[in-house]
Amino acid sequence: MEELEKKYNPSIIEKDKYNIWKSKGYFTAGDKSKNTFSIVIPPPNVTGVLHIGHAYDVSIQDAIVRYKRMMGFDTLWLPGMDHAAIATEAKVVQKLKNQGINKYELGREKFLDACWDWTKEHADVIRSQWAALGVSVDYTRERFTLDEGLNKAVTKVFVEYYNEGLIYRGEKMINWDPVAQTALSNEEVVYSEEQSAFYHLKYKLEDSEEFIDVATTRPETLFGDTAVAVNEEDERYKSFVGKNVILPILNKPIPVITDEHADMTKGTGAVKITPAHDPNDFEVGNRHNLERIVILNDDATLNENCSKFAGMTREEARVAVVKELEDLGLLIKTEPLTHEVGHSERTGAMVEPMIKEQWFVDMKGLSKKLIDLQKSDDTKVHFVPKRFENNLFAWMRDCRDWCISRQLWWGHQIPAWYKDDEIYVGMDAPEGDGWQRDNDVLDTWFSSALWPFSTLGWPLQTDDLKRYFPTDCLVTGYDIIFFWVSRMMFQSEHILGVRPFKDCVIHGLVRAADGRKMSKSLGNGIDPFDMIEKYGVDALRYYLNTDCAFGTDLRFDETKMTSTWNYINKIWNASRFVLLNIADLDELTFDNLSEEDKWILTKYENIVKSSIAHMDKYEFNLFGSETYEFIYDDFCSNYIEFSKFNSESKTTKSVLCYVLTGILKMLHPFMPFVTEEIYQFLPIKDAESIMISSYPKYNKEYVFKDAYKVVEEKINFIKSFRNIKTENNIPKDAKVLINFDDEIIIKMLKLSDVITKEELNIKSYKVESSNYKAIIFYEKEESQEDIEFKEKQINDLKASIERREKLLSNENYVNKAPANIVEMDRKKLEEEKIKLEELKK
RNA sequence: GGACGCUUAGCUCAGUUGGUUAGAGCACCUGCCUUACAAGCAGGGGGUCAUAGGUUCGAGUCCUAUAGUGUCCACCA
Repeated sequence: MEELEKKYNPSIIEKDKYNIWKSKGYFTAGDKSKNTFSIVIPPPNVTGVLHIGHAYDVSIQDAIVRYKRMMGFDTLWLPGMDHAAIATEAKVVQKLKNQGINKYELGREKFLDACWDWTKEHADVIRSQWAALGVSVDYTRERFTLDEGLNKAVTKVFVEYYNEGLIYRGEKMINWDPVAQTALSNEEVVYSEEQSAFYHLKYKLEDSEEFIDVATTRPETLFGDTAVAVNEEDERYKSFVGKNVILPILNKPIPVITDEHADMTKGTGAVKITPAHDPNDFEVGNRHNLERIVILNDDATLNENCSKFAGMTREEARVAVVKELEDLGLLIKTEPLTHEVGHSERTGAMVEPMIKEQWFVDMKGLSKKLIDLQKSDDTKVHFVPKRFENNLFAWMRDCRDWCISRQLWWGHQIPAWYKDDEIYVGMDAPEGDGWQRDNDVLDTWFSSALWPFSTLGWPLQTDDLKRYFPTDCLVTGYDIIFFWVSRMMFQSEHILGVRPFKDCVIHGLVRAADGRKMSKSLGNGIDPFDMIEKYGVDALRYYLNTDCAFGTDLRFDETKMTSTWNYINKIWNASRFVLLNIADLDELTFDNLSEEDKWILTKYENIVKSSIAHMDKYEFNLFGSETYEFIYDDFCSNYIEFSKFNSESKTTKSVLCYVLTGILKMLHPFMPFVTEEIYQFLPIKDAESIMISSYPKYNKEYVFKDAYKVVEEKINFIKSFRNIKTENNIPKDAKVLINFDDEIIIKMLKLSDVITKEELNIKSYKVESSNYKAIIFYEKEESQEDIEFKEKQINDLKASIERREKLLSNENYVNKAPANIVEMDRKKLEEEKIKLEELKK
């Protein structure tokens, strides 16, 4: 017989298994005799390679999926990738730029070719990384957000929404990315703190030397000012209201108006109004019918409305304008200021509020429906942990209309055509000449919002759609609840009338060891594939899945990779021992079970039961700690040791085989490779691969409460005995007198010496439980340390006895606490009293 | 400004509906090469569970307040 290697060597055992599983079709769903379980992968962007966050995300899903498959479900895990409109386009633009090629010179068609090349290259890398991670996705159903089918879905949704009035085109103030030169949604803007300044400018009253001190952080936008606003209540400026002030540099009169936006407590209470370049000012401008003067080009340089500053970048212009104002004596003072500045999530460019004509989704009705559906168990998405539902609610309650058009090329082109003043929106181009298609594409999240059903074939009523939708679960990080989860929810609920998934498992971020976010610039990132190379993918997966409860951030700690490797090595070696001993086992038999057999079976069945409960509730960390304790302490440290004294028994061999098989199966969702490797060596197995074997079932027949208690006592006795020996530095060969003939205890403690009566008058140490008693004979001088230790023990015991006596004399406690708890306290008290007497001797 | 977390052993974290003397891994101390495993085995030390109140027979767990810390959202002339 082939044997397992002496040491667990992940790089050898991980080889080939994935390809075998895949080629055997284990990943492919479709067994109609079973109930379904379906889950779609959060499609990774084709912008790059997978990082530790992806590894975390897919490890969780693979554990769920493998578990469900073993539980007998027709399990579909649908894979795919996201074209990631702006993210990919930014990367391709950069790549071309490095080659000296400009996107606009290249032209749309050739640029898209470059994007497709990029996509194919990265998709291959991602697939090979999935393989390394062992994810059991159904490749026969793999999708890409720009697939023809998904394209149809996107177009259909757009057209339907348009016809329902849920999508509209309008001129509004949006976030503009001047590098990518596209509109962004609010969610694509990230804020970061920046050092800046608060500039106090003199806006002089017309024909007067009086002035208003206007404080601004953006002096360069003054060319677009069309008013100065003050609060109606503000005494300081009452005399100015209705008059004009002179806009510096341009020397143009603009009115002083009153508006609620001007806050008397902020700045100087007077605020310059630039309706074309500030969201609040835009509102003010609307209220007062102010002119909107656009002063920026699309690349955020100043335009012809800015006199001699035209052509400068924002940053250059700020310096130059301030200098000019200073020269003109119109700069009162400059105060340093740190404030939050919005940047484009993908290009990093400082976002510029601009008025542009864009497409929007009207969010009011959609968000209301989502909130309503969350009220009932049957229609809601169950968040795990629950608290993330609140985040979603908060966002949905006051979310603004969603800007979905992007001035990009890589993506789903908007199905709108224009001719003169006419707009046509439809699945195909309109008849007739002269129609010009909208050049813009959709926000990448518009297509990923349809992912749970577009991937299953919608709008066609495919078998897959009927069978696997709504999906059962979605796993993702809390950072994209707003981007994605919420949008999948309202899209699915509006279009198909149902939630897209029943459960939504939210995990946290993988942080660096120092607790900070992993980032390239900090150089504190961890490459999951480095970890796999060093410790094996099973160790990585197990660590990520069981380290912490979902929803909290995980601080990556490489020492935990080591300890996980140690754990797997332990399982490996225990398996090796079992396999060597059960090689000749041809069938399982449970005749004449010993107390120890009954004990481990009882423990095992309870673990099976509780593992199922934890897995069903996504409590992987609890699953991890319970199985760890069982495998390490109960199975390895105790049962395997016991079995060594009984190695010829077919029953014991059967128990070893039965329990080991169950252990492998329970761990398989987390450690697919090593469990498969060992499973293949089992003399008796129920499937050709552990992947398609069935998860252990709780078997009440093997629960033996009495035998369990007996063996627990033995183990505790053994432990106490060892403790006494070590604490007192008693040599191995000290003589021991015992009142029992339990073979297991005698062998575990190696108690073979005979005591003669003459020796009985030397110093002794007593170890005692209700059924077992041992007296260890060993003469030794009591050191100061020994005496102190004994004193401490006595004091601890006294305190504990006192506490319990007080408790038990409390009538309220005795009457109200559950009987078993009270009983246990009584028993403990008795034991403690006996022990105290012993110690006092 | 609003919301949501977190604070438990030296470090990283568990701790389910309130119920034994609060657990694990790593680190630390002592003793062992006991033929599955020295990346191991056996044993041990280490915590007034952030603070202050409250509810309860009983609180790490529930409630209130405070402090520290983190994240998200909004605002930021």
